[in-house]
This record gives sequence, structure tokens and C-alpha cells, in this order.
Amino acid sequence: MPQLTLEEIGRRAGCSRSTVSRVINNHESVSPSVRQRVLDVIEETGYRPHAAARSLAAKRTHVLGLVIPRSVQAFFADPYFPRLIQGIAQACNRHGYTLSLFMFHNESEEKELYPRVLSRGLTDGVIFSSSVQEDPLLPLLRDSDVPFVTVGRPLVEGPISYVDVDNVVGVRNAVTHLIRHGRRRIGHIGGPADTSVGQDRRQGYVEALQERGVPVREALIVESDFTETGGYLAATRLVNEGADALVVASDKMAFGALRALRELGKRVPEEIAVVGFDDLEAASLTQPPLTTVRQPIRQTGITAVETLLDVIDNGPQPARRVILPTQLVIRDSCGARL
Amino acid sequence: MPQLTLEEIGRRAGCSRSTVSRVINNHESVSPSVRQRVLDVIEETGYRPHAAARSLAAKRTHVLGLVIPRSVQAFFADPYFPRLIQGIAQACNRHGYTLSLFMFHNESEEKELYPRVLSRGLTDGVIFSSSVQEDPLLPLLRDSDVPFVTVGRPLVEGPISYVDVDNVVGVRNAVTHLIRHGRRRIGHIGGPADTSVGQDRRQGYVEALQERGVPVREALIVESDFTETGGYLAATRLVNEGADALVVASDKMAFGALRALRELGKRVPEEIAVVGFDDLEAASLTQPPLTTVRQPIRQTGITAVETLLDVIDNGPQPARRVILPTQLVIRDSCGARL
DNA sequence: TTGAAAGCGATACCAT
DNA sequence: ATGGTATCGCTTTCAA
Repeated sequence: MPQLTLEEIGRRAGCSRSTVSRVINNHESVSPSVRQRVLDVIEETGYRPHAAARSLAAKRTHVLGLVIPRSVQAFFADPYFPRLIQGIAQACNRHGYTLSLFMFHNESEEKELYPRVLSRGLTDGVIFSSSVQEDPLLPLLRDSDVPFVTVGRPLVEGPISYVDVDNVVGVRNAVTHLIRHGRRRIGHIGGPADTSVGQDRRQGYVEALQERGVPVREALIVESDFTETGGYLAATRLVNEGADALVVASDKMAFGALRALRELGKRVPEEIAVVGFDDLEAASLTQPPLTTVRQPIRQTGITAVETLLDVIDNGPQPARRVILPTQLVIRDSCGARL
Repeated sequence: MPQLTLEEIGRRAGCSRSTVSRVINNHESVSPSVRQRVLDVIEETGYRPHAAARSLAAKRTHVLGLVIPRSVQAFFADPYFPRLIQGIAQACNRHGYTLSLFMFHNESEEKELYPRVLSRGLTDGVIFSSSVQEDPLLPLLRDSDVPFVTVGRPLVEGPISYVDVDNVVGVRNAVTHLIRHGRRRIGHIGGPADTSVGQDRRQGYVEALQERGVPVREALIVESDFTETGGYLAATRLVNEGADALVVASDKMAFGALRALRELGKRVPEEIAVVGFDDLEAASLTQPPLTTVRQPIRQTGITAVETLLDVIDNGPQPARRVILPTQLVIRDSCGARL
């Protein structure tokens, strides 16, 4: 049996390869009878078009790349990426795209992968998920002609398309909520200051205090790293500063904070309230259940894909900016139910 | 500026496209001076070979596929997949391969993706990660000519290459350890019986008991689903059965079990010992720290890639079987340190 | 509606 | 060591 190609299918169906191609790509102008004959032959033979040949001829690979740079540490620590990928994969499926993953683990790998991320004929565009300030790939991407969007506000100049959740408003609402319930020495356990997430959530914290005329004290702000242990350590410090509430930039860190408070014998929320960010599944299982800001991670992934497809089809200008809303999920740790 | 192609690079460097191709692919027979000139032009122009054209001509895509079927629920619940992907991605990078992800979320997506997984010219081979009995894709893969390996012992007939961890011995060692420390009413919280993981871990449990002459009681075996809640419920039942130890098929479920025991006022390990499986990061942070069977997840991914590349290069026969060893990590929850 | 033929941008064989 | 050329399997004008 000869290698199956369009030509061969055409031969068997009694038509040209052009017609077979039209059938496969659902073009209008094929007579029903011929179309059916071709479909039958395809069915019988189990023919599948050769993807590379297709990409070459059509100048479309129908592959999207997802770039996850070195901050990959978080990849294991946090369910964030799995959820994001889930959304991205789902949207890719829906739109007939295949997803390629570019993950770096160290600087040398990073260098090696740049060419591949930027190479033609491998993907139609790229989703870039990192909001670390000094990421070197982002400028390269920006100056290339590879269509791309970032997940999370990018920390470089230029008209870059991105989708993000509303970190500022999310945290602002959480802090306002605590103020309304009488807290005044509200501490903030933040993310790294060189990430947009870290910056924006901190900004939300500051804005809420200022809005309500509560003084902003540097001593009540601790920069941490999104890990459980980081939250644990930061909480210990903030207890010493006499905080009566903790607004934590991620649930993972909030879990660490709760652990610290338990060990220190602090009652939550009576003595100190805690609010997280993410709404991980585990947030409802903590003792007490964690009040937290829910962010639509999966939807972020879906929107990223759709935005990218838009950029691919219609060009990068003007830059798209999509900000998805968050939602404050009130459980017991904030004290609102006391 | 004309589209950059081999031809164009050749023109600028004063040689033929053949020579440029040789330079790019590191063929020997190119004179140093010409090679340098070509490299310079490539550098200047920022030329990148067109991946699809390359794949078509070379009949190699340098892309591997990773298929994660519907059991994807676990994808969020468990850090397993992120870790596995991490290993796979790392190995792909090391070997100059790009990783494509095929994730299904429901039956209809599944159907739609089959052609793509099986299509030619998209990947050079596929890693299949599912050990659910009735997965329909696996037989298709087996009967196709797509090179593939599975992660986890496959539950279909045939000489299929796979890599797995030693689930049987891992659990057997854990149970033996508990018996040595005087436990006799050892319960087992298992994974789904239609997965090879569920089957093998249960088998390890049974083997250890039989080896030591401890009766196997069905009432002490609960089939669960690898979720925290599943572990919680199962533990409650086993406490009622008077278990003095729990061998749990995953850390996630063990966390649920610990929570149940805490709520029931059972002291761990004094009244009831607990052993998990996985050694997640969180396992050392529980109260008390969890004794567990560590499995080399990342290494599994790496080995899967290397096995697949071997299959791609040297054909599927004979089937490769790689079983990676586990390790019992003794902390406090098993009572060995009392 | 259909087919012929010209690409798409590489690789690799065969001469030289 | 280098160049010419056929080829990979498809898409897409252009004519018929």
C-alpha cells in the first residue's frame, strides 16, 4: 500500500488532489456526489493530512505556543499554572489549535529555546506567561514579528496586548472589607516587587487604606515570594508588628500564614483576620475556612487564546488589553461572620 | 527586504542553498571560511529556518506530543501532572524537541482530538499518560503507526512500551514497615480500581499482609478517588472499622484522612498511623509530618521522553518496560519514631 | 465544479 | 567542498 497522500486519495476517488483538498477544507464548490466519494475513501483508508505539508503550503500551523519562563518554580508550588493551561488547552481545542509548551528551567535552556519560540513555521503565535521585570525574552518577542499576548500586565514598554485579572481592585475590595469590619492595623504579605502581580496587589492594598484615611505603614508590608513558607515567615513578622489583619497576595502564602498564627496561638479571625488571593480548592478546607479573592484563572487562559487569535488574524495594532474581574469570597477567616 | 529563505541567505553569502543547509545542520563538509560567512549572514539577518518546511523535507518534526485524557480532573487536584510535565519538558529541551500538549476535557473534545494526535507531520511520537482501563485512544494508538509510550502500566493488551514507578513494591514496603512496628489492623485507602495505579498499590498492600501472615480483610480496604475529600470520607469509614493504621494511595488523600482523624479526635500516630504516597512538598508540613512513599515523578517524565526517542529511532519492538524505584520517607505519622 | 501546475522552504542525493 | 535538482505533501491560483 502506497503512502497515503492527497494524490493517492484522489486516484482512488477518481478525482484530482485539488478536489480532495477542497473536500478536506470544506470548500463550497464540490459537488455532493464527489464530496461523498472522497469522504468515503478517506474513511476507508484512515487518511490523515500531513500537518507539516499543510502548514508549509497554507502558511498556518494551527499551533499556539505557551511560554513559561524560569519562574517555573511556581509551576509546582501553585495550582495556578495547571489551571491556566487547562483554560488555554480548552480554548485551543475549541478553535482547532494545538498547544505547544515552552518551559525553561535555567538560563542555558532559556537561550536555547529562544530560537524555537521565535522560529517561523512552528507556531502561529505565542502566549507569554511571566510578569517578571527583567525577562529577556519579552523584548525579543516584542521586536520580532511573532504574534503574541502576555498573561499578566507586562513590565516592558510598548503597545503589548495582554490579559490580566484586576489585581488592584481585587485587593482593594478585600482591604476595604476589612476596614469596614473594624480592622486598622492591616498587614500586607505581598508578592515579589519585580512582578506586576506583586506590584498591582500591593497598589490595591495601599489605595484602599488611603481611600479610607488609614495610614500606610511600611512596617506592615512584607514582600514575600508566593510560597507557603514565605507566607509563614512574613506572618510571623507581621504579628510582631501588631497587625490585626493580614491581606495576603496568594492563598498559598495565606496557608503558611494560618500555620504561623496557629503556632503563635493567635485566634483567627478574633485576634487577627486573614484574607487570601486565588480561591484555591484548599481555601475552603483550612481552619478556619479562608476568605479570599477569587480570580478567574481558567477564563484568563481562554481569553488569552482568543485575544491571540484576534492578533494573529487582524494584526497587533491596536494593542488589546483585557482585564477580568475578581470576586471576594467571604468565609470565616476575615471575621465578617463573627 | 525579501522573505528570508535558505536561497536568500545563500545569495547574500555567495553560495548555494545546499551549502547554507549544511551549515545549519552542522554537516562536516563545509570549508571553514564559507561556514563563517554563512553564519555571519544568518547572524546579521536574524534568519530562522522554517520549521514546517524542515519537517516536511526531513520527515522529522522534532515535536513530541503529551496526551492527557479526561482524567484531567486530577490535573488540578494534584501536583502530579505539573511535575510530570516538568520532567518531560526538561528532557524535550535537552534533546532539542518541542512539546505539544493534548488535553481533553470531555468526550466530544476527545473525539475531535484523536485525528490530531494520530496525524502525521505534527509530532514524531506521543507520550500517553493515563492508566484508565477503558480509554479508547490507547487501542487506536497501539494499532496506528505513531510511535508512543505510556506513563504508567497500560491496561490494554499488546507489547506496549511504558515507564512506571514501582507501585507494588512501594506500598508493600510501607505496609511491611507498619507491621514491623506492631500494627495489625491496617486499612488501605486505594485509588480507582480501574486504574493500574489503583490496582498495583492495592496489590502491594495485599502482598505485604500475606507475606507476614496478616489476614486481608475486605472491610479494611476502601476504594477512593485520589481527592482530598475522598481520603477524608474513606478514613472516617476505616476508623469505624477499628483500623490502627492507614496506608493511603496518595498524599492528597492522606491529607484528607489526617483531617478526618483530627476531627474524630484520633491521635496520629499513637492511636492510628498514616502513610501516604507521593511525597508532595506539603507532606512535610502536615501535623504530624507525613510518612510517605516518594515516587520520582520528574524522573518518570524524563525517562518517558528518552524511551520514546528510543522507540522513534529504533522501532517499537521489543517493547520497553522501565520501572523506577520508590523510597519510603519516614516522618512522624507512621509512629516509627515514637 | 474541476484539474493542472506553480509554489511553500527546506533536505538530500548525485554530480562535479 | 559545492551546486543543481528532485522531492516532501499540501494549498491555491488560474483556466477550462
